[in-house]
Amino acid sequence: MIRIDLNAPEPIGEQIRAELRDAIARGEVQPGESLPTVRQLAADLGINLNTVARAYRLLESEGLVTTIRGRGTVVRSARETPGIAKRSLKDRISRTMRQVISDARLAGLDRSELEKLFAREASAIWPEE
Amino acid sequence: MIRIDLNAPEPIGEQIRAELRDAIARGEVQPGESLPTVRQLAADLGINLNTVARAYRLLESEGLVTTIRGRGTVVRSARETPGIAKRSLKDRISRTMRQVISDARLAGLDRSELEKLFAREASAIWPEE
DNA sequence: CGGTATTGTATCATTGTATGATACAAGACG
DNA sequence: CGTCTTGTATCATACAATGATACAATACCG
Repeated sequence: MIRIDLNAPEPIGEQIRAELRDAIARGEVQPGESLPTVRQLAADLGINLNTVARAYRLLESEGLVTTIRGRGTVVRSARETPGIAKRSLKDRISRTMRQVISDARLAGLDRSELEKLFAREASAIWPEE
Repeated sequence: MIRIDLNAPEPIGEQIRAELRDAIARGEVQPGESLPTVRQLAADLGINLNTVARAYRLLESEGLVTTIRGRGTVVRSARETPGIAKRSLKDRISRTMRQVISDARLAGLDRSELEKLFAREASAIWPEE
């Protein structure tokens, strides 16, 4: 379902969270569908079940999923998830965007390459437009 | 010179590194110019000098600056900094871009808002185009 | 119902990373 | 030289991340 990199500097719990957020935003898992069980995903990734469980709880605290013990973890529908503090969130997004662009520049990408990359990923998120 | 957030989840050392990378990419510090001394920047930010020194060493290992004890830390010129492993770097950039877009979508931004944000930040990095 | 399998949770231990306090070393400069 | 400025090394500490294990709630089946 997702892939993580055990050697990356980012903690694997954060990687799981980010990947699942992304999968949900893309609609790869639809509202109402279940995520894998913590044991299942942990086994797939070769890590501890608690690490997965913690990632699921973070997603729940963001309002993206609902977890019930014994049943599992289910993706919530979009309109059930009210936007949080939009102001600071937008600041955070700006900062991350700024830095990924800097990174790209330093890595030697030119502007048109990056624009293509951006357009491709944006289309994956907003396929209708 | 830069600003950091002591309460953010990202380690302050990483914040310093990211902010300085960004400042260098934007040309806010030109090649040949010095960064603040580790003591100076540490005092400005109210943190330990070692944390700054470690960030400087990371930048040096990326090839962005040159450090000489007793003299200071100087920004290298762009053509002195050969691109590293471009393949995996581009993958990393793609992944980060993908996730910042997902975040934005989940935060309730629409596509045109994000495109404007992207265009604005990209223009700050490639002002000539 | 009652038992058992399935699912998430809580607790505790361990490991590694980030940060800081302090002492050291190399270059600059008079 | 001497000493000031600059980065570096070493060591200690705090905290975060991960994992091992035991627990609790729900589902399911006889």
